Amino acid sequence: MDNVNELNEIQKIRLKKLDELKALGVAPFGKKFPPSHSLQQIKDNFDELENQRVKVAGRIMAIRGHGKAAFFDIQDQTGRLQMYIRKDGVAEETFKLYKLLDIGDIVGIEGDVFKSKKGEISVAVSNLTLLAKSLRPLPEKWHGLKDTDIRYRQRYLDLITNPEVKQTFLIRSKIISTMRRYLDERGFVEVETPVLSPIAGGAAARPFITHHNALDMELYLRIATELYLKRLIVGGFEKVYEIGKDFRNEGISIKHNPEFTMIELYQAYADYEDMMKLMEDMVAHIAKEVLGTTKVNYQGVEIDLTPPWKRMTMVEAVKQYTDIDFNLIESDEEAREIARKLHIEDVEDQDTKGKILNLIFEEKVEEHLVQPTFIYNYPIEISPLAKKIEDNPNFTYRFEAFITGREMANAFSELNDPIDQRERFLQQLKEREAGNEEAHAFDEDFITALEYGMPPTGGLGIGIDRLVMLLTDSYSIRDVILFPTMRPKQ
RNA sequence: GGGUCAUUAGCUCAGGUGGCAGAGCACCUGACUUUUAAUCAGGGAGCCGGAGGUUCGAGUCCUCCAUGACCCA
Repeated sequence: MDNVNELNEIQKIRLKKLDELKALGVAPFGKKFPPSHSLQQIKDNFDELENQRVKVAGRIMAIRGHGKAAFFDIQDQTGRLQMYIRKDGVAEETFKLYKLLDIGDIVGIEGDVFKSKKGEISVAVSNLTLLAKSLRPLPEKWHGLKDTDIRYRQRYLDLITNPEVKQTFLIRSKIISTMRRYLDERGFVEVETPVLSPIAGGAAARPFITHHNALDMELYLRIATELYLKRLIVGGFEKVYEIGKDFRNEGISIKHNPEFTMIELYQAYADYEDMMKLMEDMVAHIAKEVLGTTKVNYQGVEIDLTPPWKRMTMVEAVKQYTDIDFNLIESDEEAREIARKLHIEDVEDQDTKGKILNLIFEEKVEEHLVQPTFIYNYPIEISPLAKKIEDNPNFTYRFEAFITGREMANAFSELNDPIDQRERFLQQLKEREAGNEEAHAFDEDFITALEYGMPPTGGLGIGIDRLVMLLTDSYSIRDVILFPTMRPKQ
């Protein structure tokens, strides 16, 4: 509060109340106050607690004054509960203190549990302690806070005011802890790999660049954890996973935030079919643990996560939704011709058959994949880290999982042939030189690791934010990220 | 990056075709000792996102800028 003149009327009044509190000998910002019960516990155990003395704490959310008595609601992490204070039920100073309370203040209360005339479980206040005076007015009680700008920038106000927002983030926490437990129980080891690294590899994306002063070198924020995790498979870890932030220097949309949370996991001696089974089983398990069902409603559509999920190759999927059979297409030229007839926009003259297949898939098929579907066997050109299919070397053992028309996961039988890996990286370098800023970076050190020998490995990456969106029926990724990336005001 | 819409009191929102800035909640004063969106009476609260322009006169029309939301790339 730098300049009193810039404060609005309400703020000035609250500052004045601070002085009045001090005059009463009340500290406006109190000390610790351990509650005996959460507010929900009092509601759940009313029969045992009736007429018992309890200590509760929370933020005042509503006050209904009646002259020499008042009802007011306080809110803690578990919910809200009504308090009742009467002038002749408390010390004189306590009632004076109550008179100086505002909506938003945080209080500790000692009192007896009872049920009001109208049947509301309440606490009759005997002692009242001010724990924190609130110097700014809260958003309105009935409509809550709607302005998205304020909701994202001052998320605490969103959390105080809109209970469903808090619920979403509680579910997010449960999803991640359930995932950890699922993997830990199956022998996976959680590891941490660098966020700052000299090469941003493992995905096709533009990185954020930063600078390390002492080493005087450029570093990149990671765009994936893939190449470090596979080094750990070389090192003898057989089941590893990492849950953490990746950073991609790309646009912001309803599905994209520049920093987002991924899980990547790798299992030695396994392949992508094992990853499909693990994915569908784990997601169904999480839904059941967290929501109690594998049938979830997303934006009005019921999504059935019960395994097994539908499986189609990319070629089959394109054939089903466009009637085009890529098995019958001979040349890159022919593929480009077909794409142009379908009005696919990004077709470039040097695009190969596999790239065209993927473009058509993205534009014509993805949106139809509403129920959980594994699309497998991806073109080699867009899959430089996946093992190629023995009898069909233009394709790789790679799949992506789609739900609600959105990519949820990406997985391969990992490429463990260092000679092939070098060629793939070289191909990516050519693309980069041709102007594709998202082409994979060449990572010599990773190839060195492969040269020591990496067992055949299945790897899987799942976008946690998108999974949380699905399971919390959230329309925008910003609704599942506590503090989404925003441009600073002014 | 392009398009559409939004920005008015602390919050949620009204303000035809340009003519004195509005409501509900919140806040303040008074009444009220079982209310619950408490009620009743009275009151205060505004850089109308910012900067230019048109006009006798702009919250309203025009241009640019800022921030956000959505759609497209």
